Amino acid sequence: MTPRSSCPINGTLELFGDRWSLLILRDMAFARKTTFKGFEASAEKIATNILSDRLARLEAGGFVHKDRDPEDGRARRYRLTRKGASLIPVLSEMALWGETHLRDADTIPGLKDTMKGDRQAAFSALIAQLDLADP
Amino acid sequence: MTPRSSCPINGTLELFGDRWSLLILRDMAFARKTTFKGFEASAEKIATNILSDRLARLEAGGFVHKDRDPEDGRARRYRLTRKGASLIPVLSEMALWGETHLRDADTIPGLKDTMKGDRQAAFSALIAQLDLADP
DNA sequence: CCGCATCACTTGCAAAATGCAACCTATATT
DNA sequence: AATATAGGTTGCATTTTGCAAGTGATGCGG
Repeated sequence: MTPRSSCPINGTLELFGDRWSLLILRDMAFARKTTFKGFEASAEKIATNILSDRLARLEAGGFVHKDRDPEDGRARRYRLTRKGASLIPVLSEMALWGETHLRDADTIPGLKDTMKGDRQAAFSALIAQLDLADP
Repeated sequence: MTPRSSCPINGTLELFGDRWSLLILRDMAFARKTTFKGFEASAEKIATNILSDRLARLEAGGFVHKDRDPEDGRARRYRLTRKGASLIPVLSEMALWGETHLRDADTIPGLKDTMKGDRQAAFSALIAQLDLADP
C-alpha cells in the first residue's frame, strides 16, 4: 500500500487511524495485558476477528512481538517491541486530550502532572516497567 | 452515540480515529487552509462526500466554525475554534512520530526541536498566528 | 488417558463506511 | 448573457466492520 502522501501525520494515520489499533497498544502499555483474552476482555468489546486482524497487522509492522506464553501453552503472549513502545507519547497525548475535553472520560491519576513535567523521564520509567520484546 | 467506554484514549479515538478528520485539522492548523477547495486540493485526495461529512461532524462537535468567506461570496470559510486548536499537541505528537519512524515521510523543519523544548510556548505562538473562530 | 474447559483463532453473513464519478445550485467573472 | 468556480449532493460499487457460530490445539481434573 503506497501512502497517500509523504506527510508524517498522514503516514501515522494510515497505520493507526482506526478505532482499534491504538486501544490494543494502550492495553499493552498501560494495562500490561499480553493475551488475546485479555484484549478481548477490555471495556470496548472488540470483535475477535478484528482483534485477530489488528494483532496481525501490528506484528507485521514490528510494533508487537508474538510468542507462546511461557506460563500457559495454550496462550500466545503479545508484547510491545521498542518500536511499539515509541507510540506511548502519542497515546499519552491523546489520553490527556480526552481527559481534558471529554465529558464522561475517566481521569488517569497523575497524567496531567506527568505531561507538564519531564515527559521523557516518565515515559522511560514506564517503558522500564514493561517486559518489552526485542526485535 | 454512547461511548464504548470511559477511557479517554477511547473517547479521543471515537472522535478522531479515522483517516481523514485529523488531516483536515492539520490543513487548518499548519497549512492555514480555510476553504473546501483548499482541503480538496491536499495531497491525500479526499473525496468530496467524505470531506463534506467530516466538516459537518467537526462543526457539530465545535472543533470548526463555518461562515461565509468575506473575500468570496461563493466560498465558505472554515476555521478552527479554540476547542479545535486544542488538538494541535496531538497532531504534533503524531507528526513527530511519523517523522522519526516512517521511511518516506517528510521532515517538518524545526519540529523535533520544538517538541524537545518549550512545547506550550510553541503551541501558543502557533495559535496566535491563526485566525481562530470564537464561539 | 478421557472428558471437558479454555485459548486463540476462522468463517459466513449483514450492516456500515468509504471511494468514485456524475450531477446540481449559488455566486462570481467576462 | 454566458461561462467558470465554490461547495456541495446523489447513486452505486467496493471495502471495512461487527456479530454469531464454529474449530483445533492445549491444559486440567478425575
